[in-house]
Amino acid sequence: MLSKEDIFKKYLASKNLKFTTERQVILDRVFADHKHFEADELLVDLRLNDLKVSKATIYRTLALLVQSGLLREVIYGERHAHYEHVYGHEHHDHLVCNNCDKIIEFTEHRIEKLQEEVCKKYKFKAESHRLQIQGLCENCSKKNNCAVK
Amino acid sequence: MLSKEDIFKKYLASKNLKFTTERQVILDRVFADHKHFEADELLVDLRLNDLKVSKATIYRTLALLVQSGLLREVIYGERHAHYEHVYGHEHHDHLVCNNCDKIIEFTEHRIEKLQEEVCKKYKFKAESHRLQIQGLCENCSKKNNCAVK
DNA sequence: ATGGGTGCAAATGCTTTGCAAGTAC
DNA sequence: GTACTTGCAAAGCATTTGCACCCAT
Repeated sequence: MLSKEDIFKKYLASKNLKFTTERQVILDRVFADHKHFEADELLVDLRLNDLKVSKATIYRTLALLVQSGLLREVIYGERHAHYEHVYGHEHHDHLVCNNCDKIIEFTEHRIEKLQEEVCKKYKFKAESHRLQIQGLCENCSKKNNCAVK
Repeated sequence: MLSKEDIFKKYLASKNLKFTTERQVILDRVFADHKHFEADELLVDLRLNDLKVSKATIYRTLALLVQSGLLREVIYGERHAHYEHVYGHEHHDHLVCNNCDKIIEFTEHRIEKLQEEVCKKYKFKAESHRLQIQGLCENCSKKNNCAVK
């Protein structure tokens, strides 16, 4: 199986784009330990590691990583994007806590099956999907029973 | 059953807010015929009907309508919000065409059931959920078989 | 060498906010 | 009368873009 670096290089080459130091740095950092992150968090993270890449390049590179299929962009009802790994992760969906912003991932194949049925019914050719359930996680719902948030 | 106007008035009263002419106008227009719309479309629509409400008031009122439970805010992967009716509509999910932006609504109770199971498993207290499937609608996938988009 | 890449700062687009004047209750 | 509201214009925020200089191939 191709490494994420190979996949990225291949994608770039196919578009006549170059594998620059900045793109390397971002790729490494993105897959170093983040699971979910925002563009700005990545910027801070790079700074903390003494890596300097401009905000513009971060946005430009994240777009390329999404196009290459290594990342996925998700918007959790806010106005800014979150990114998450596709490479090395089974497709999953999210439970998003409205109180503490915790994100729980889950996989439920039976839901995916039903989605396929729905698509067939509407002759719709699915390319991707996302399911988010908003609410309170276990911890926060306990807290909310006793006191007002 | 309460009318949408009653629901809105009740909500406003509960928060010590007033039922102004502008709020009335927006409420009427929103439920006149739109299903999915964006703040800006509503503004244009009001103008076309010789109703004048400022952009600021539109945003402020839409937020109130969401809080009162009459509308739902959805972000389809873009960075701006779409609104849709909750009042008078069964909960449904969406197929979103990446080519022509057509939105198909569907309801699938078996998916909702499985979502409940997932929540139970994670002791998560769901407040709302949304499922979107992106891809190509029947028409657009036909076109794409013959020609490049 | 050269076409793509980078950082910077300015621009964009949607949404929110401060403020002075108006209005529902 | 007194909060709450409105419209306007300015501010905010995340993201994008124009441009002059830089670098991977």
